Amino acid sequence: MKRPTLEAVAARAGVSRATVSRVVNGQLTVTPQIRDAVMRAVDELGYVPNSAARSLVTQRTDSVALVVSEPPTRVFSEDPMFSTVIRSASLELEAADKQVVLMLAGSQKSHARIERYVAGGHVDGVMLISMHGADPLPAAVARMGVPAVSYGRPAVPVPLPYVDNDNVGGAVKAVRHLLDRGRRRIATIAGPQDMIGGQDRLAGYRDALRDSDRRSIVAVGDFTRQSGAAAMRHLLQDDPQLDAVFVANDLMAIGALQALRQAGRRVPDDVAVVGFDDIEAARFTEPPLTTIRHPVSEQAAAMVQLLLGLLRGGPAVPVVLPTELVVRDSA
Amino acid sequence: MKRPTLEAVAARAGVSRATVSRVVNGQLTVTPQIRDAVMRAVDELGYVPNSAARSLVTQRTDSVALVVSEPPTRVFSEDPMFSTVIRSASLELEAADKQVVLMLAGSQKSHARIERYVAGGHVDGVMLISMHGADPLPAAVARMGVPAVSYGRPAVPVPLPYVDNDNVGGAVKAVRHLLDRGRRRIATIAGPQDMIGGQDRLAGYRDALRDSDRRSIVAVGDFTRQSGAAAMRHLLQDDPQLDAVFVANDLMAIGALQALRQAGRRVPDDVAVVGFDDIEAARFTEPPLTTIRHPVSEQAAAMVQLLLGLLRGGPAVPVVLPTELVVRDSA
DNA sequence: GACGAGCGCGAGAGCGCTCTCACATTGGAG
DNA sequence: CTCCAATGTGAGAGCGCTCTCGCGCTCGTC
Repeated sequence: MKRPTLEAVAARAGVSRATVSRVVNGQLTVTPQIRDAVMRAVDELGYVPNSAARSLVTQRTDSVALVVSEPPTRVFSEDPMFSTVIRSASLELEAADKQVVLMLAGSQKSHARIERYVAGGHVDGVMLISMHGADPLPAAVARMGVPAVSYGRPAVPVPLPYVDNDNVGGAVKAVRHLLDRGRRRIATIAGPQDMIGGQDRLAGYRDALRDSDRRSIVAVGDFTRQSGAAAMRHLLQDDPQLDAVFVANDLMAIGALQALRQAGRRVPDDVAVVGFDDIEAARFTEPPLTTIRHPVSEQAAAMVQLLLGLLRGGPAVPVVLPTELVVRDSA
Repeated sequence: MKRPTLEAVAARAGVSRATVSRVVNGQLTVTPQIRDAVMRAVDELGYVPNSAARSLVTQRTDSVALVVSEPPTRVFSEDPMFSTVIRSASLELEAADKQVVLMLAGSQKSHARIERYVAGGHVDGVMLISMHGADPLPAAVARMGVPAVSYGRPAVPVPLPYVDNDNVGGAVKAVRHLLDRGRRRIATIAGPQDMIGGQDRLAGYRDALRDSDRRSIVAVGDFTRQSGAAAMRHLLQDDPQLDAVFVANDLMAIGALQALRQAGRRVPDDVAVVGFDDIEAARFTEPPLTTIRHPVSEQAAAMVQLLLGLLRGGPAVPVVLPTELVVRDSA
């Protein structure tokens, strides 16, 4: 009932351990004839290399950690984006024959655990998903000297290459669209300012308005639907004249749509709404939501490629992916 | 720049490797004084055990595979349940100091990969999430003789312990509720019959109706909202008199609600609707959805405990968790 | 035909750890 | 005071693999 070892395969094929090792690892300095004999022995015995033994000597583990840092609000992990990122990253890593070790970073305790684990050299690299400014993990990971990348630009400056979408550019696109449609009083519902998406999308809104001579009208939410509805009510109270609102994510935009309906405003006739993210639900709102799409899968895949590059000794250059305006009926 | 080894710690503490090993592994046959000295050396050097070396000799890896089998329809992985299960299982395993290796089973290729990986003894146990009847993976995993458990009862009989919720009982509860409210013509929108949830919930519906003398009216969907709406339209066409419908999941129930509204039926006045799952959106439908709640997190945690039990040589007994009727406005 | 280059293969060391076993050392009993 | 158990520690083997090194063989060259 024991698993066969290199030794057993070698004995069966009538060669040395070293030769079997060469064949198994695909070196081409082996005579085809011997190679075949070894392959046959491998098949017959059902030999599978012992990864522990292998990584003991190679100092590689062929596995990477996918660290998901859970923000206090839990927005992210309840987000469908969460599964998309994980799935896309997994598929991409699978193609590169890397194992994915999933680690959730919630509590203080789990932080210590992750640091120990990574510092212990149990993984070749780290992918960090953290959208929260106060998160100490990006800095910690960067400090450890292990190849690491971040999904999304870290909210505080940290020497960690990242793959992000162009939040600023996307917000600019959204606001420009509203300006092009002749909207005059364009408000925004911003995201939490301790998350990079929140910061950058607000910055984009401000940039776009600065070019025109409109004044900015800002309410802040926390990326949940409820907060979007609340923010919309505030905005309507502050400036009943507003005729457009750029909302920093679709979930809040859906809340805003609700609030507008309750306030008796027609969308887009009275108030135009543009969201951000293009989540699935954006297609089914009433009216369907105009929004900024960013490629979540591609971003995850790009993150993996960035890490794989690092592992091969490549450069640590951030990647920023473009966004796209999706025009539906709400603006 | 090299990581310290046991040897180094031993040298610094002035003891043997064996003693350091004892301390690190928490054996209590070490004199407190020596123990302290070792601990100090460990701290000073920042020693972290090399897991490859350790599992090479212990034949354990302290990690388990979480295999997510992606059904063709992709319903599951887009489901928020997906993240909930993963999160809950991860947290529970973290508490037991086990590593989580995430594996997606989509293509044929990935199946082979997973089998190789698991058979290769790279993990101590396997957790399988597969809701799809035609999936060969549960059988394959069961055959390998590695400790393994399934989230949800495998759709075909397979010698694999599982943790499931009481789908049949939940459906019975739903239908009984409709009966109690005096509904006379109770239809159902069933889920796909190659998924266990689809089968069992339909069985529960039939069971409950058999006790009364109502006839059953069945349409089948595929757990997506669109299919729910389509099925509802069919049902209304087949039997315009129906006054209630039990829908096998909330997503389809939401679709059904839409279809009913478009058909000019009032909910619950004309037609009562009960869903299944209690997803978050069920609270925000118009009207809020009466549904069957099952504890997803608890189920995932129970699955982990079941596996941990197996790893300790415990018994392989399936667990079935109770469901709960959540009454809102739709029925 | 002699010689050196080059290529394929095997021997053996060693990765960092655990664990068995034998060896002190101590304390209590006779 | 001797002896034996009990207890704590160290020496050393070995987990399964990779990789360096050197040896023997073949082939081309002069």
